[in-house]
Amino acid sequence: MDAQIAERLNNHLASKGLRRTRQREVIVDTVFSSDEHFNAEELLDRVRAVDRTVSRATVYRTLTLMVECGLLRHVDLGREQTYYDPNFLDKPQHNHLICIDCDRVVEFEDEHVALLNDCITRRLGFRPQMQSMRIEAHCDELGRNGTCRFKTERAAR
Amino acid sequence: MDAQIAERLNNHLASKGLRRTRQREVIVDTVFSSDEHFNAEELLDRVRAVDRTVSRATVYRTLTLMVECGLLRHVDLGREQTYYDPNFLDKPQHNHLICIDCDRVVEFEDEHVALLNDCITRRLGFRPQMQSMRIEAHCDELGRNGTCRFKTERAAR
DNA sequence: AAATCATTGGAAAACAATATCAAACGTGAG
DNA sequence: CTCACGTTTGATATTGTTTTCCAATGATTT
Repeated sequence: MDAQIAERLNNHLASKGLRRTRQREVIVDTVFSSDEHFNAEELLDRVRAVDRTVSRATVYRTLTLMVECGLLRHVDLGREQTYYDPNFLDKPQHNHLICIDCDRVVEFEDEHVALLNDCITRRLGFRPQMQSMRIEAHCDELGRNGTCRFKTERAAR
Repeated sequence: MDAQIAERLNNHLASKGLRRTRQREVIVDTVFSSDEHFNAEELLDRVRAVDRTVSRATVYRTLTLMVECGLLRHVDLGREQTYYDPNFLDKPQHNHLICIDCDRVVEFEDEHVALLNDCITRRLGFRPQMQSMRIEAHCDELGRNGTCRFKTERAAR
């Protein structure tokens, strides 16, 4: 487990009087073994491939902990389940474009989004914290193949 | 029912070979009797205050129809149920700021958001369709009163 | 070793949303 | 008007996600 991740996790557990356990370590390691977005059930499958005894409840509980301590973020992909984004630690902020035609998710960086966010937030009398911009757009390649469905891409800058 | 709304609904029903029914009219009227965001269960309550025989299934089915024909939009308020926004027909595009402290939702208009959206979308090689910017921010008036919870405000321009 | 408290897995519950289906309804043809 | 047909409905069952419950287990402190 990456040192920065371990530290953040440890701090959070300590501050709440919680313990480091084998299950929590397996789950955190599994989360960061990929940078794809995922939902709880997908993660459960991945975790169980490593340790089949880990329960569904523990996965859900650990996800909550990870969001609390900033190791994960919810990401709005316009689907009904809750999706998580493990791919933002130590990286510039990114946002997501979702293709209406093929469901691809493209991560993109654009510094103007954050600037605009701060400007609008202050104008409305609030203190900036976080923004997310979700773009829905067409690639006009309807059903071009089955494999891009739900796949994430990262845009070159 | 507003003429523009009726026309759009009729066109959609006709194009799918569907019928205008008492239930669908009650539901559509109820949706537009307020400009608040709502979820399906809240709408069901409001509809049943008018006509207690309307079923949950019909409400869900009619919401789907209304989204299909552009009378409603999903809105991402960061809650787990699906929320709908009835407040965008014939109006400039707006986006939402959600207060982390008191859960208020502030609708705001800003023309730069749409410009930025188009610019980013084209840069990534997609054809623009729709964008939503969700801002989460602090009002620093934690729990200042119970009444602002989940209430929507509209920002002056 | 005992007391205390966190943690776990599994089952059950809660919840939103969808699917199923027989009965009721509306429409157009005759 | 009546019939035949397809649509619509409400009720219920079902699905799928997420949360809660609980007794058993495990870790830590004294």
